[in-house]
Amino acid sequence: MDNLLRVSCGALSPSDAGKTVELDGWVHRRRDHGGLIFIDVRDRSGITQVTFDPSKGETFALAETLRSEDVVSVRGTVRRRPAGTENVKLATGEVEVPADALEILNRSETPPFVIAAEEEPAEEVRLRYRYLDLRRPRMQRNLTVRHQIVKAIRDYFDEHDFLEIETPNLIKSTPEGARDYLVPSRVHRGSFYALPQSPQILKQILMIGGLGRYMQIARCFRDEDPRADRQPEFTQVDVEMTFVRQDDVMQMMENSIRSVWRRVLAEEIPDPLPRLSYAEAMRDYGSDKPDLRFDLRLVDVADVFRGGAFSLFASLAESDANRIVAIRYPNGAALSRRDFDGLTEFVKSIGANGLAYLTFGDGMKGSIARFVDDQMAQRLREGAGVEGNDAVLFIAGEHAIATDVAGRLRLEIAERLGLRDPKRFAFCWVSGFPLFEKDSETGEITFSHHPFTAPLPGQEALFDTDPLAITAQHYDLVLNGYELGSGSIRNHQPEFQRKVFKRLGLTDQQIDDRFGFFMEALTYGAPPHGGMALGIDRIVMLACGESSIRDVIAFPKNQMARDVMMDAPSGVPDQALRDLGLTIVQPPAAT
RNA sequence: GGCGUUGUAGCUCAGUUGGUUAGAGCGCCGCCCUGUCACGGCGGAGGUCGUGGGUUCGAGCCCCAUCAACGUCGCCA
Repeated sequence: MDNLLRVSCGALSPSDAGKTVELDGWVHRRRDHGGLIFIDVRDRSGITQVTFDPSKGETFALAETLRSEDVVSVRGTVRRRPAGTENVKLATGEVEVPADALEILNRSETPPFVIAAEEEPAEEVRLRYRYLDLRRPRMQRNLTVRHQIVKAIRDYFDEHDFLEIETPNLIKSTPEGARDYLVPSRVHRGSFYALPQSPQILKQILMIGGLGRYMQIARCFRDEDPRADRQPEFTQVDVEMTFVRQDDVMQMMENSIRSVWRRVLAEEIPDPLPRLSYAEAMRDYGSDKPDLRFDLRLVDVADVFRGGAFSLFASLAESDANRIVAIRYPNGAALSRRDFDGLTEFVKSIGANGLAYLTFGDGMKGSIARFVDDQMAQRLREGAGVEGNDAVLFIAGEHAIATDVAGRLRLEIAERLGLRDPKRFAFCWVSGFPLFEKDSETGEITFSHHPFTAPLPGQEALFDTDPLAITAQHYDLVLNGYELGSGSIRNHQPEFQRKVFKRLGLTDQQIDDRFGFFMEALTYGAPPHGGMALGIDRIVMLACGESSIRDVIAFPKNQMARDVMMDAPSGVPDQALRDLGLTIVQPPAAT
């Protein structure tokens, strides 16, 4: 008893032989040979094999009753496994613990799926029994990586003189943008708190409060439909700094990510990270969050078709409002007619009118080959960088649509060619976004990202003449085609901030109702400031090679924003509604 | 709200042109087994084929509706 050690299941090695230990964990697998029973005992650290011998009468009898996921405490003296019975596949495979005593701490029902199995249960089942899903090595690893990343982020910012400051979750609704989650007030019947979509205004006020460098691992809430990379509540590393320029913030954030990759993944990322302008990103990749793990750039070829025999493209080429884009499909000459039909269907489903293509294998073929003479063919080959047996796909149409479709087609090609390797990481910055954009429905001017973003210095004059031409001091960090987050230099002068709000169509009255406290704060010596927020869930997802952020969140919501384990949201007792002064109005029956 | 994919045993899936009693692997239960590690052997239980309607002599399969999960568009200051 003197040398009894409580040990982790993944920690034992031959050097522990001779130690008497207590091993606590779950029954991972059981191999009952009748006269000898092997139990793999599992905890977060790993697995250790425990053996039960019939000579230990009562203990052996008890071991015969063990089943998957029973919780056990085993006592025994670690020993090397007999020669020839080591398991090289197991970290602890050179040793085992012959049990002297067994205590069954708890029994388990037969689990709905096998924790030890290779095959993955449907997500529906995993989320329903999340506590069992969390026992699987993959989830344990993902949550471990998540912890390490968050810790690396905190360490980095701590080392750079940032203060982590908590901001409240019960705050004032600031209309515009995503839908707020609202929390009814009992004390103030009929009034509501909003949960923060981000701590944006609060962190700016911290800067006005003179805190200098702020960071927070902040929970954010947006009442919008979830996606594989979006949850109604999510976590971001939120950062704000005073007396900084755009490059200062970008450098700080870039280095924080560099530090995370170094500390957690032991990987060096490029220094500096590539930087693209918004215009370049749209032109070359058809996206403001380009996946740079592969090249396959979009190439403008309107010039080649202008005045040519292919009348559809020739006429589109006459106007700058249109775009004709070529994308190389490496070795695409080997594709079948059916493959091209599939690609055509794909681009049609996302808004294109059709897909033209040429193949350059053994002579030139393809849907528009008869309209393309030798000289055009040569220009297309050179423009698109064709080599060997490539195909070239063409998307043509209204500029924004053609760009968007071509950008997605680029991703589709890469997907088919296996170029989107989850083990590779291609970061880039995208900046130079327009400050405003036109709302596609109302035609009115709205902000591209948020109304606190400052324009580039010297562009204030465009405010009244050509607001859509103003460039924002805004920057996005992109990884593998995902937006990790965005930041900007903020407006710190109250007059200018008011001007922006008015440009967006708000009256003085509306500005004061919604942002009065903030506008007032700006008048008391607000320093120049800027910052950024990065989505932790997406960072962890990509670092783990996962394709859904649900796999790196312990208790995620499903696509209907439900927690299927606890069955939330759910109704509340009538008394609770009465306390809050709320009445539920049933929606009219559909007709 | 639109589009797409999926829905068959506890889990993962197969199920041909519409045709007898719907199958497999894993898991589960029982018996046997002293060196396995995805232990092995023998036997067994387990199904409203998501739900409702229709076509048909006959539907897991065809048609209509509907529900759910996932993906995506809308949406995401």
